[in-house]
Amino acid sequence: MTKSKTPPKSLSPEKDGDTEQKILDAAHAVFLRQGTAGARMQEIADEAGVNKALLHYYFRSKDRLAEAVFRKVAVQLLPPVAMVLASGMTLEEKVARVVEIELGELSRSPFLPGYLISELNHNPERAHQLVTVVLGERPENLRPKVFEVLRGQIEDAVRAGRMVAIEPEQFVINLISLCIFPFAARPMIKVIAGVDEAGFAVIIARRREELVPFFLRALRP
Amino acid sequence: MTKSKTPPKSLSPEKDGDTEQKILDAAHAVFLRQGTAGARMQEIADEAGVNKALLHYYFRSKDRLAEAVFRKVAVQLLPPVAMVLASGMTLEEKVARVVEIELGELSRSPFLPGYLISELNHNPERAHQLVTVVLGERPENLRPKVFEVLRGQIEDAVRAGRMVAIEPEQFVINLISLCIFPFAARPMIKVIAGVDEAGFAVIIARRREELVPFFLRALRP
DNA sequence: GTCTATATTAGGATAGAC
DNA sequence: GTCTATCCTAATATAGAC
Repeated sequence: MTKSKTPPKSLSPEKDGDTEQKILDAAHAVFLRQGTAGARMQEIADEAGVNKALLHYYFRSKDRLAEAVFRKVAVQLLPPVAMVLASGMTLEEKVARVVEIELGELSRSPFLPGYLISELNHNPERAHQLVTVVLGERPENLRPKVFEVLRGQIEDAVRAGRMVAIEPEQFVINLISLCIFPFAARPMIKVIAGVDEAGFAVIIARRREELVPFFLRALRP
Repeated sequence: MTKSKTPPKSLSPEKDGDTEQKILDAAHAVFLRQGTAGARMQEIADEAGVNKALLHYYFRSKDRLAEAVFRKVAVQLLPPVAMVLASGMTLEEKVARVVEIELGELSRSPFLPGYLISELNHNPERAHQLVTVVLGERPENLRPKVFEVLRGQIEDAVRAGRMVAIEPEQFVINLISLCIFPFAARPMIKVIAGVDEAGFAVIIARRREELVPFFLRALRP
């Protein structure tokens, strides 16, 4: 399905493992650092260790390459969270899992949130791409699922007097805001808190311990 | 101070009010929509209703123009919050004021958070610009102030048994994350929650009521 | 100060040899 | 499949008239 759109593989002298993959990885690195508009095909070629013309051979245009990278990134970030939220775990477990997944993933990919945010802000059409990646080809069927599951769990907890009432949308927005924003705003936070890269890591480590209790306290009645 | 860097004002036929300002406003609009790398000088000229050459006359290069816009944006967004946090208000009042300022400001400038985030992620040098804007020319002197004021207030509240212990940095990060992220991620949220622009406005209106109580609950012991 | 016209480079894309 | 060489448009920037 992703292979079928690339040029026909001939039986010619293939140099090494997979060039297409090397290009995609290089594009991933460069697009995330520079942003899509700021990235240069030449730089991607250099990073991949191949000729510029090859990028076009495999991906036809910068735009298609950007689309491929975006899809890859979206798949990496969102579905894990969506699956947790729609699962049968308790709300407390879900919060803990989401925090764990996000802070872990993003510690390894510092540019990811900033990239995703700029890309979505400047290319409205990417949004539709997103939804199919996260929710499959028929979003209408699956989207309500996540929120309805949450709504049910919240209502039960409220009735049991264990939780204050909250819209499932706000629940999710609050949770992912607290997880993702610090990474998106990392350069700003470093400068405002007056810390370097190591200091930022300390702040995140601290967050790993305290974010879940913080969030759960906010849900108590 | 901002005027002194622009070309010398001659006494020639000045058409209308202030061309420099018109250009800056146009650049503001275009850079925020398109991102700095994606923006085109021609588009800015069109939006300002002047010739492309004039942009260079007033701002010498695209890069300098971008810098001017960035500074303007940073000034608009951060100092109000910094002042509230460093003020003599109670913690509860501060939380309420910050939420009010941010949600109000950002409802009017939807592209602002995304712009700021991409800009900072792709241009590390912008970070230093930020700090001088927010904290003045001698950041070492003022930066601790904000956090020390907060630390004192938090410690008092903790001793009084009114609040759980929390680092002032985490306090601030949590607060601005909850305020800003939903706007930065607006296209994503719209698509995931399955709402249009009006639906998004409803979500924000809801937040305006519930975010402060949510945050304060999280601080209770 | 503002315009028209033009220089100049950068960067995406293709042709064609191997 | 991969390279070299080249094309061509778009985009920043400047010169010079008014």
